[in-house]
Amino acid sequence: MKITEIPPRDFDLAMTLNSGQVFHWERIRNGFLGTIGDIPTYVKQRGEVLRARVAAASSRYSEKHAQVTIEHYFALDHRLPEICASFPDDQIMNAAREFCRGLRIIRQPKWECLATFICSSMKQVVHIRQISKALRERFGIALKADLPEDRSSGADSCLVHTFPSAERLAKSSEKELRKCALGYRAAHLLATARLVDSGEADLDAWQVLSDAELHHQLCELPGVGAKIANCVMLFAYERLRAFPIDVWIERVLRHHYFPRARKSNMSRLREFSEGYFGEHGGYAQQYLFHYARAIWRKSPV
DNA sequence: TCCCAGGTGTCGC
DNA sequence: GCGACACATGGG
Repeated sequence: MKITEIPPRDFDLAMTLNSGQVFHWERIRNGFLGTIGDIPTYVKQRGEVLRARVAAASSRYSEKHAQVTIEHYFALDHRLPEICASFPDDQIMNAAREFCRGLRIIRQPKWECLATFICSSMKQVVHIRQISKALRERFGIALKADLPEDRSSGADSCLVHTFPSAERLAKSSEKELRKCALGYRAAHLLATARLVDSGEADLDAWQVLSDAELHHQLCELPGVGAKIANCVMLFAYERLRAFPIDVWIERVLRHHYFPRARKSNMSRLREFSEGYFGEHGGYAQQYLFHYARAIWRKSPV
């Protein structure tokens, strides 16, 4: 196990992990336990310091590797002040920018992100977390993770589960997958897992495609439409312009940007969003999403 | 009991 | 090309 300490600027770990872009991190002892790829990781932020315990894959896995892993996954190299400054200057965007200070779009493994978002359609965030957990526990690999020392229990460890590979899920069945509460999404996940496992869909090779080509390829996969394709582009391919429109973002757009349009169809909303929110539209979208979800119940944003 | 959720696929016009 | 509808599941 390697312990690394990083003093990140402009980063809020809890804000980032609770914003609905990733679903498997669990809060334990004021920190978060999860995996980065297949590496068990415990990470905690105190003040200006990010402290991570990264399970070493081998003895050659150095503290430097651990640090690079953390910095890459949490995208600590993104120039957040410049990104936020590129957002449009309007009332709701300014409020979201203020509310979501330190929120970063992280770099998720492609298959894990794709599979999780196939499970996300017509599901609340809490349910997506349940599905992600069930898939990991049923099909993933259990690994030991070290927890920080605790006054009552001292140093100890617990198990975390990797996200199952496409190969593993391709070998399962729709019936088995449905046991993870996937419902009708089980067939989509299985079909896409088989395409990825066979190599017919080569997620890594798609890295070099243009935004439009990548979007097209993703939409060819079963269970993937425009919205989920944009989520995968944003959260796994680092296409920071991709702008997923879900029910929350649609609500924000209609309420704040098209307040008097009785009917503004989706293609019009897409066209507007792709232009108005600029080169980091995906970041702007995530800030609006998290802000709207957090405060909508209190009073309509 | 009813409504809703980080939507997609299909069908009819 | 657009609108309507079905599709599973669980929390509030």
